[in-house]
Amino acid sequence: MSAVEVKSGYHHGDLREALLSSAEALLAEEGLSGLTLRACARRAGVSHAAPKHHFNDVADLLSEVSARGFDRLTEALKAAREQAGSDPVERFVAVARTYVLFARQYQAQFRLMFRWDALTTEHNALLNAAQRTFAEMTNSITVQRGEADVSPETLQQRIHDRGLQNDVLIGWSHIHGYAQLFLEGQFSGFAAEEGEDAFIERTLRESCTRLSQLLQQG
Amino acid sequence: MSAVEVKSGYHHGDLREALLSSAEALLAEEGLSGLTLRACARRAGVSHAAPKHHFNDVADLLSEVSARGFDRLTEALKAAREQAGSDPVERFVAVARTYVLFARQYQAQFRLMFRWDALTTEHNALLNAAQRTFAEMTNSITVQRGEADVSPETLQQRIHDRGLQNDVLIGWSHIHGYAQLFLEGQFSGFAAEEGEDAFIERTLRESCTRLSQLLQQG
DNA sequence: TGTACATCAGTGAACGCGCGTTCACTGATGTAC
DNA sequence: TGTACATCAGTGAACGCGCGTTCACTGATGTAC
Repeated sequence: MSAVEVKSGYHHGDLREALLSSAEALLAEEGLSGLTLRACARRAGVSHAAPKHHFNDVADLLSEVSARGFDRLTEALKAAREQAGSDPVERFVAVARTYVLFARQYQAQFRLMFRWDALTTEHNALLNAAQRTFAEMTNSITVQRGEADVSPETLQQRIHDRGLQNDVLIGWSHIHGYAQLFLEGQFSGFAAEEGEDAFIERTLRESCTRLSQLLQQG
Repeated sequence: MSAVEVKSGYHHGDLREALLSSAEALLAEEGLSGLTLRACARRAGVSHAAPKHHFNDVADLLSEVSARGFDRLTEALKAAREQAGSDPVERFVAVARTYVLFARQYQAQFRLMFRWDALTTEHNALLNAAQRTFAEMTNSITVQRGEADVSPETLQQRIHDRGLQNDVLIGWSHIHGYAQLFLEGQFSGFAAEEGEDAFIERTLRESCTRLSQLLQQG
């Protein structure tokens, strides 16, 4: 069994992978309620009993999809942080923008990622992926002026430092709350005048700049 | 037909009301996926076709339940604001605490209130209720030191003032993001040591105090 | 005060739907000899 | 190099379930006269 698609006709080659892709596509097109095991099987072109060989139940599949969402978000945040340079304000703005745009682009998946009632709570891949996202956020938020990338050990220390905990909490709450409220249309009244993109860019820059100063004060 | 329960045996008296109560109870006990028209009917002790006389579909019922959630939240926020006195910091802390505790107490209903994909987006009662909550938040966040309650006209002006928009956005995002992240267990690592209640009280007081100063700087 | 009638909320049986699950099966693949 | 065999991913028919919807009905209530 190689990474290349095998498609022997009977055996699929990498059905697990194909089911996960189907699940992500379904999530984007139909939302969470459209994501069933049968629908995934249909979309992957396989009989509806086949997924049982790869996933215990729908929560198991959802958890895997959610984990992939966290991984994709982590990658995007990391890229944004690295591209933003060493200025804390720019980093914070870049991270916030990336987070919000991710939430908008992958709406249903983003919602799913924070719906632990729909997921298998002991799912290891999911827990680890979520933790990596959290570490990346912590890294970006607690970065000091002029400081380069931070070692995992330093990051661990920072996560357990109460003063920094509060900074992380403020930073993440702001970004996540903004993303969530935007996603659910609570800002649509404001955003209508100038267009969504401009609204996001302006308000995130303003709010993150002010917050970043607050966080730098320690 | 009076407000008193009539229960004639055949006709219910106020089935609409009973169905809404059942829906709220089901939401609390079973979560969103347990809330079906049939389940509501069962719980209200009525045949499963009866709800059709009161609600078009399940989204209609959910919207009504959501609207009630917003109304309850608005009431709680108002009470907290009034009790907190005129100090902006105390007001902000009180409002944040109330919001977060509401989210925790009525978890499923709170989640539903911000899931517009599950609701009827043109539902008037819902839109109005959400708007009242938003106005109440705006009132609490934009209040100036020593300022008493604000007239609806002043509030309208403030909602359309861009500088204050940004304040509202920062304040609400923080509170909502905190509530959401807390609800989905993202802070559970932090909260474990000292207990949930103490964690909430400490972190909200710290973060809201700092944010409130930021907002007062205008 | 009594009778006839219209209204309409609630009934209960029936329908079709998509779901997850089970299970005997099929057939491609890898391994032992 | 070839043959026998074990493995197990995928098949397809069948099952039961709860859901929303329809529809002819029932019976309580209010109104006209």
